Amino acid sequence: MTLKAVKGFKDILPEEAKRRQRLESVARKVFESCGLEEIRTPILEKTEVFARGIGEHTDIVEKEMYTFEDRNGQLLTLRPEATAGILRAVLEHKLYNQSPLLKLYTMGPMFRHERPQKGRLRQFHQFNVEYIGSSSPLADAEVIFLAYEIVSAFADEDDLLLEVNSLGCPECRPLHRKDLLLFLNNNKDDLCEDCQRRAELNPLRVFDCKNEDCQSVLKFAPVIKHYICPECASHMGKVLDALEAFGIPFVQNAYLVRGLDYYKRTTFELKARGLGAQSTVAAGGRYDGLSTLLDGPDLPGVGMAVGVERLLLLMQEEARPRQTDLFIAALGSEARTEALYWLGYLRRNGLKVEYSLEDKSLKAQMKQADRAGARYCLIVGEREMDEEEAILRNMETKEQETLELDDLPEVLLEKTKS
RNA sequence: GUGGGCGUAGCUCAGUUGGUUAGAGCGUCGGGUUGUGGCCCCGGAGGCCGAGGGUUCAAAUCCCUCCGCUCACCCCA
Repeated sequence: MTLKAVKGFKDILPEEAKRRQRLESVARKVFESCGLEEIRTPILEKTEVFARGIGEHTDIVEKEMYTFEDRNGQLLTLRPEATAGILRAVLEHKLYNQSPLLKLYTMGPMFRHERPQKGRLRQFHQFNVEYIGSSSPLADAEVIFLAYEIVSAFADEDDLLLEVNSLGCPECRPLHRKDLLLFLNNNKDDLCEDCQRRAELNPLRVFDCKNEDCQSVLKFAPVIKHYICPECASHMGKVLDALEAFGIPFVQNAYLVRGLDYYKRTTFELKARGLGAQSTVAAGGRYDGLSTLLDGPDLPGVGMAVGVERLLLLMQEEARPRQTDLFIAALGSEARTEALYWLGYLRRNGLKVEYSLEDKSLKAQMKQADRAGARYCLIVGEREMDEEEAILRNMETKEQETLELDDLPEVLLEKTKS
């Protein structure tokens, strides 16, 4: 086969599409229950939106974005995440003037040029939530609640682990960063190459290192927790209290860090067993400074994203078998033409009705009816047309009855309604 | 970008120490029932054995290169 989908881009075949529809409808229900409204932004943005929003020196911006020049020489990027684009839209349309708090959600594809592996594609899908305009710790807790509700609807709660941390704010974070850099520099020789590199670029990430030697050194590294200002500490405490009140189990992880620059204060990850190396199924945090990075007013915000493909891996549920109310097996051109009229009538009245596009034998049509999961099959051939009648067969009980052609559609509608 | 595993019908997979027309199950189409589905029986269609090169009288099988898929590192949802 010469033509294949692009690496890391996958076709969603009907069976999987059905399972995704299930996820989406549950997610929508959860979002609606919390009063969120949907927003849909373009998948293409000016590169600037992400470069400024996510951070120039993050991995995503440096080496993972699908960036290209369009025919006018404008630099564009396929969105690698949703938050920056949504915030851009909020600022562009000044939505923050309409309401002090915007509770938004979106669903759709994101694009990152990474090496594909389990639970990671180059085109992947997220459910996103953004609370824009509130500094309340309850906003953080509600966002986490949303993530937990959606994921736990499809995964065994015993397999889930919610980790929470505070990254501090522009007041207290620099103090920690300074001490951490000092510490890393002093222990440089005991750290792996990767960590030495991380120390330069994004020092907080060293805590993610899986190297045991590094970890034993890092045990003595300065932890954000001890540097956090009273305001951040109090904020954190209220978030945790709210989570308890919501009845959501969590653990604090002082080393939890985010890969995007815009996060402040609350940060969380919801991990699941059985996902392989990419175990985070949902994550997010607070991003109070992001709006000003995009030239907007100083709007506080919290958000989260659920990885749909990862959620799909957790969802063991099978797609439901097909169900059809009625299959019309018509033989001969006269009957087949008449059948089209019935089809139109019944379908408009909400029945799921199928029919053979090809003029096949009755046996073949019955087989097709069976495959379609038909509860009833209407059989009408030349013989029936002559007698002005039709046969209605119950596919489960095999009982058959003869119906008059007069008012047939109305009668069928009545008989097949369960 | 780096490393490991795997590439044979639409799908899941057999294929002996290299040996003649490459097989099975499921699916699909048709027949057994001149107009009645599922179960059963019979039959058909469907393969550049991932691609290219090499060794050999002979390669799905051995060697090399490339490509693809996959898992992991990195990083992240």
